[in-house]
Amino acid sequence: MLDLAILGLLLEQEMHGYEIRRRLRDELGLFANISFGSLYPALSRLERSGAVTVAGSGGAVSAPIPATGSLGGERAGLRARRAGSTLGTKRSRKVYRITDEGRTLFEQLLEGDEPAGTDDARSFGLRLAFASHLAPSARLALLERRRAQLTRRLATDLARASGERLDVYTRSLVEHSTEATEHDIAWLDRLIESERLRQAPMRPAEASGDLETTDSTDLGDPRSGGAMTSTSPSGAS
Amino acid sequence: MLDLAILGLLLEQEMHGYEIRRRLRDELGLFANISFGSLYPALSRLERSGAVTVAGSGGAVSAPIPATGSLGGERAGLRARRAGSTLGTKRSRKVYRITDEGRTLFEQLLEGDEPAGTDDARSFGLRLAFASHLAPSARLALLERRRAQLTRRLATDLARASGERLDVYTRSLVEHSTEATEHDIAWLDRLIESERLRQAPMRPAEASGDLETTDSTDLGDPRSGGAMTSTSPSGAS
DNA sequence: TTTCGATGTATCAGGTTGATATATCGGATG
DNA sequence: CATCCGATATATCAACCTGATACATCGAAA
Repeated sequence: MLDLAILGLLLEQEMHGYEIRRRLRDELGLFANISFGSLYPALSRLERSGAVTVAGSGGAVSAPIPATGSLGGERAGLRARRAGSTLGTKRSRKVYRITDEGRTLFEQLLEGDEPAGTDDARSFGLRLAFASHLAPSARLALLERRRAQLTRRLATDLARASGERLDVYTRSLVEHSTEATEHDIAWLDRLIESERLRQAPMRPAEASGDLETTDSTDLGDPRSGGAMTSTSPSGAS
Repeated sequence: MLDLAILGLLLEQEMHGYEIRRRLRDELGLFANISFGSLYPALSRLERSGAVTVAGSGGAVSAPIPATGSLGGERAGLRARRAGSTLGTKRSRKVYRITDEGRTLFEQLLEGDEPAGTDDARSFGLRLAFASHLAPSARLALLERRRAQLTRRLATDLARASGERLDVYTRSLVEHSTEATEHDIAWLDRLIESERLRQAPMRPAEASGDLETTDSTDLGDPRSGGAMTSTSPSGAS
């Protein structure tokens, strides 16, 4: 899940870990604050699997590989690296670059079925953020998959809401959650419609009444927006 | 986090693990589908710490303690347990009951600062679901803490939204997220207002038009809110 | 009768999180 | 000029959660 986000960012330009985190926070907004304990292991994983390569460090020559291992329980291994030499400009920062293999992986992850273990909303939001890398049909499929998902959720939420004997606060929570889901669905409907228009080859204006032809770079509704929100557990939030 | 949910349910009546899961799903709605790999360890934890006790098993006598250990890396240890003997009536189900200690813990968890590591929305939703166990003032504090949180989020989200150069899809995502946050804040405002009314000693009916006492199960102001700002990553979910 | 799905407890590998350790750089303050 | 502090930067850890899977029993359909 995180891998997709990392690869997506590296697609644009090479970066070091810290910056990836910053971009994820400031641009994507997803992963409010991805933790380093998650980010660095992910980068190691990707490097090991050949999806990314380290393209030079800011100055230090980065040891060939610190030999991560050490399973057994030793504690050692963290002094060195002081090797004061080419401390060029910045600091020891490892700049990552995506490989062709990585590009392939990115596409698989982007299109592939949710690999499970995913958060649902988070996973969808991430994919949507990179939707411009998808073929139009895949993009539409993504939106519709999500819509179906939310519709299912709405059904169970409504069922729960009618179940009597609910605490006042619990009821408010459930109702708010339901509303949020409805709001999300409406948003998706707008996105889907705008996708459809974009894909329609702009037929010969046959249909008279049908207006709005489109154009729509931004679909109409000035208020569009909407959050993916959650609905899910929270509601709140 | 999960501990709070479990204790909250056991407060009402004793239950076995499977049922706790069911109630969490069907009633609370939070934790859409809490995993067993999360639930059972949590129950063990709570039992070990004395917050709950096992109040009889459906039939089997439950082994004294399987000795979880084995740190080191060995792989073994998973055959046994076949020991066919006292397979009583029903099935081996462990019914949990909350203790006085557990009740104390519940209150601490419910009121305590978010212990970190929490999901934010999920954590708030859970607390709200058990809000009737809080003193009115603590309830209000919970709502206001959450509101402040969302307001902060809205601020950063708006900042991101104005940052130019955003992909069409990313922008839609951010906008939707912003709206969802605003919606959440408006909801909280309604809850807060209704809480305040409930707490107001119902002054001498001074205000003429004001009626009803209460009830208010569902409050009024359609557009209250105020919100502006923020947005964070989605709602999450 | 056998098969299948619901009930039930339990464990595991893998991934995430917040906290923390280490290290360097640039600026503010005294 | 020294020193403190915050931002930049990489890395690890314990604790926890998730989905998958294993094991086991029961009731009902086929």
